[in-house]
Amino acid sequence: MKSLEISEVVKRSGLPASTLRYYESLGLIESSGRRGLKRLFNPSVLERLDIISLSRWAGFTLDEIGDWFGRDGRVAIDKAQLVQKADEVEARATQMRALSKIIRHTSQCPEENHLECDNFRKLMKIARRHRPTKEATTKVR
Amino acid sequence: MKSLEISEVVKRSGLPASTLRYYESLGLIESSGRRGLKRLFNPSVLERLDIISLSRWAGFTLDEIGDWFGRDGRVAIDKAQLVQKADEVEARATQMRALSKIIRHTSQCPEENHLECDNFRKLMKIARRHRPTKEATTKVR
DNA sequence: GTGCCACTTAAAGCCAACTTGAGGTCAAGT
DNA sequence: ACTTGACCTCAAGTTGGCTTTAAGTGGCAC
Repeated sequence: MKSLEISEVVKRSGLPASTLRYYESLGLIESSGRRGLKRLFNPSVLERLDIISLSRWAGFTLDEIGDWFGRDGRVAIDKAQLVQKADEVEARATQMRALSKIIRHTSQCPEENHLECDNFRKLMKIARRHRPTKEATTKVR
Repeated sequence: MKSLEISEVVKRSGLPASTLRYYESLGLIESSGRRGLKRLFNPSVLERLDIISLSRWAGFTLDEIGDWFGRDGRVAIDKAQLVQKADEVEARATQMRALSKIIRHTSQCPEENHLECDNFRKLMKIARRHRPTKEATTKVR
């Protein structure tokens, strides 16, 4: 299995080298060795970076994501915990769709003040029902 | 229209007073006056806070949200911009659902290493297709 | 062997979105 | 008149997720 230099991983993953080093420092990825000082990466790192990016995008913290990866390079996370996460993400997706509807409606509503539009209020109510009660959510960028 | 003290707004909105003051400092909400030093709020602030919380949750920045509210207390945002936002949010919802599926699958896949599971790879591919190309996303909490 | 240049490190800096803390104010109850 | 306690302001601190910077290193082409 060919090793990749960091520049190659940068090119293929789209992530800057600083981020890769940062992720490594957190234990989210690992380099397979060094040539001189230079890190070498196993190509499988690319798949892992995909999972990380996607999960970050969905609102998981690096901390949470880190928990998923065992020492041996396998995805190791408790089944029940995974199912719960899946539910969480799905609920979030549902709410996003509600918001999208609210926004789309807002763009077309003739009512001059949207707060006075019944349809708008109704959508808000639906969205509110799906709102996290406490502080379930995380950060994304 | 009865004015609300900040404690009342805290109770009804679920947001801490510090956040309300912070939002006011950013111009996202406004107090209708003072009794002594104490801020008084128009009850309509609650609806606005709902919109703000929901939008924050969906990934909009306070900056973006701030743009939606005109000086006169009405929601004033460009139609085309709104439609675009709705599309963005919807795309995000779609992707979230894909991720949810990936996670759920991961929880059930017999494959010991998920990276080697075809189904998993397939889902990843779908999710990747919906990934933002550049840096479209924001922060949430 | 000498220079180049892609890499390295550690530490500091940055941004959004708040929160915390210190010290001050005021209306209301006793 | 005085205490209480809910509110106030302003500045500084916090967190997550990086990026930037300064100074160093080492493989490779010449």
